[in-house]
Amino acid sequence: MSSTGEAPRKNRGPAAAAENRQALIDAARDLFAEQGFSVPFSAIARRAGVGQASLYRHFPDKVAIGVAVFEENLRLLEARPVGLHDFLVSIADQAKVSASLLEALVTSRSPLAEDLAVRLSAIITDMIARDDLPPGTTVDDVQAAVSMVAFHTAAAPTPDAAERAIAIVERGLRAL
Amino acid sequence: MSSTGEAPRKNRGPAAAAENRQALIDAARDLFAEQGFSVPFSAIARRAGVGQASLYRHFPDKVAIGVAVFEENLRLLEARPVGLHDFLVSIADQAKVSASLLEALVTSRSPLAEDLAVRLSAIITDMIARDDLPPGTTVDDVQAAVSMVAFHTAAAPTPDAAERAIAIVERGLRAL
Amino acid sequence: MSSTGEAPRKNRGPAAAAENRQALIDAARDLFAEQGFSVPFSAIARRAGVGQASLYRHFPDKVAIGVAVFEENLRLLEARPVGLHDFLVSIADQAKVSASLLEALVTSRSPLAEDLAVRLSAIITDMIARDDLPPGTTVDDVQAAVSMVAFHTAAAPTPDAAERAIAIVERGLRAL
Amino acid sequence: MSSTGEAPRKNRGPAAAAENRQALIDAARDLFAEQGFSVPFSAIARRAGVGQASLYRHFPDKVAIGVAVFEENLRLLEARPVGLHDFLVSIADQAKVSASLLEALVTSRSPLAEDLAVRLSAIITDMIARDDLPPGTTVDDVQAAVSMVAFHTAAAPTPDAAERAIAIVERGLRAL
DNA sequence: AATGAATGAGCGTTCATTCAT
DNA sequence: TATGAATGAACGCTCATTCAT
Repeated sequence: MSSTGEAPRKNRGPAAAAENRQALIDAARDLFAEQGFSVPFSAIARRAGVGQASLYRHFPDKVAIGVAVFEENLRLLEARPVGLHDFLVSIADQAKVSASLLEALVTSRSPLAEDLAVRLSAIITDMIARDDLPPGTTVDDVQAAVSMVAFHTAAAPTPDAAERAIAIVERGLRAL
Repeated sequence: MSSTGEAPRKNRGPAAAAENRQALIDAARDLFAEQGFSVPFSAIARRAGVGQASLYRHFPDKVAIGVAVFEENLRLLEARPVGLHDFLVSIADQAKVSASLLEALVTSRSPLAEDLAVRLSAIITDMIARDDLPPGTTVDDVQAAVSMVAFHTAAAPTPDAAERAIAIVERGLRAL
Repeated sequence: MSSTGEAPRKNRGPAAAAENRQALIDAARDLFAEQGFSVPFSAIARRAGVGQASLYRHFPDKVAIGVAVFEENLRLLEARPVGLHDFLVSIADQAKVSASLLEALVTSRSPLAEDLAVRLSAIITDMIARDDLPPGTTVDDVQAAVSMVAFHTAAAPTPDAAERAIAIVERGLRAL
Repeated sequence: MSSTGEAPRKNRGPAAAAENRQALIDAARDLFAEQGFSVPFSAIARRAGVGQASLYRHFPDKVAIGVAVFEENLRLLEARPVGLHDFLVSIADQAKVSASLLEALVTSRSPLAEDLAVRLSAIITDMIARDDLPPGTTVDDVQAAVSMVAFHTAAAPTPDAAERAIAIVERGLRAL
């Protein structure tokens, strides 16, 4: 009974929990990038190579895992702050993921999501100061710009969509 | 709740065709407004009080009925041209419908959709001229602004989202 | 009211009945040849360019129109009798139609179908005599051979299926 | 009609997988026998007392389950080889199933189906040798005979259809 | 705690059949 | 009598969610 076994995947005990969680988050990010937020929730478990119930144990629904991906992205931003332009470009580069995460954040009512919103505000507040945005520029203004670039670029078919969108909103923010 | 009844819906004959078509378009507009473009196609038939197959006779898919709704909106604009600001406000007022129509327009490759795109371009070209937008402003610029306002407002939870988005993109377009 | 009109198709009165009937039979034969007996019944009306209800007026169901096609084929055979081999070859050439008609004939319980069966028997009886088939060969034997060739050829993917099938059953019938 | 109940069907867990698979194959065989290969795919799940999605998990389409039924039949033949006559009789006894399996085999392009075709060829090659069929008799000849008997018997209404068909093709094969 | 099979509801689509005109 | 639109009942397929192991 304790031979090499041919079991499809062993129950490796609690130790595997963290690994699984990370695999799920990575799979979700990939799938959001490829297919947008409308991927089947169960596809995430498949892609991660993890059982369905484990997915549900870690994340009760798609929004929850979206929030978790968001958290990772935020951590990167906190570690290495960027200016407005670079921020918008990175949003557009990952337009489908960005749009997915915004959907998740807006949809979620969890305290974790609240926390993320606060941390994002802090990042943006900092960015406004460091990047010489006109006085009066609010966090909400920048968030709106981000959302507009993300959703438009995710939906637009042409390759120059991102560039054009960024140009417009950046001018709109700076030309106060 | 007395006698309106839920009779199995009588076949009113071909005379009902035009009525049904209009009922379907109206139902689609309502549902797009309530739930976005992702409403089940069959929900449109249900809401219109029309059989599934009649929906399919009139419109082969969701994109087709999206295009039909678009056409009605476009006709209004052609009849009564408006300036950029009013245009964006009306887009935002019907944000979910607007986003739905943009999705339909972008998704479709039908000649009918092409025709609508051309008509929309004409409207915007005219608007650029009449509304003193900076020389060099392109139709694509305005379309991007429209798309950004529509998608952002459709997704955003707060009531002032539209106003803020319009302010940003309008400034962005005028500040050339 | 009696202008040139643009009505999709005028009600041309009883005179059109015969024409419609023939158009339906021709359409059915074509569709059986292309797609087998499983074509949607309504496709026949479409192909014939005739209203659905007219199809139903002339033929209550698919079996009935199959029988009608059969009748035409039988008339040709009565006008110009052929030998066993040529008969089997023509069955195989039109394998899908042949299989369709056999299905219709077997399924139908109408007196017309009975009549056709009788006429077919007469043709085969005549053929047995003229074609020197072994004494003792029954009409049922020949009918079975026809059915086998038709169904097998209709189902078989390879081009030599018909030839092989004909060789086997013809030998089987003649080698008594 | 007292207590057998129609409980909403409990989830008996993964242990039921093998049972379910077998129940599906059995149900498919029954339904093919009763109604031919054209039974609705979903009817198989209903008959087996299994959810739709479980059917799809085990067999992606009707052809796949046809192949599985075929496999069982083939295994019996491999275990206990029979002569041509007995083979044709058993085909005819299960005419509708046989015709269904032939349709599945012909329709499928899967490697599994190829494998079955090869095994069937081996069985027939062996049979040709053991049963003194004339030299020159090919596997394709015998397969054609099988197909003809199966399809004809499945379609024919009369009880003596099988016997007659077998007599003809057997004579056709032996009288070389 | 992890697995992955089972469930059933729902959506998209097609078809046979009816019915007002 | 011919027309063709309307109807609703299936069928194929997928997905979110649960549960025995």
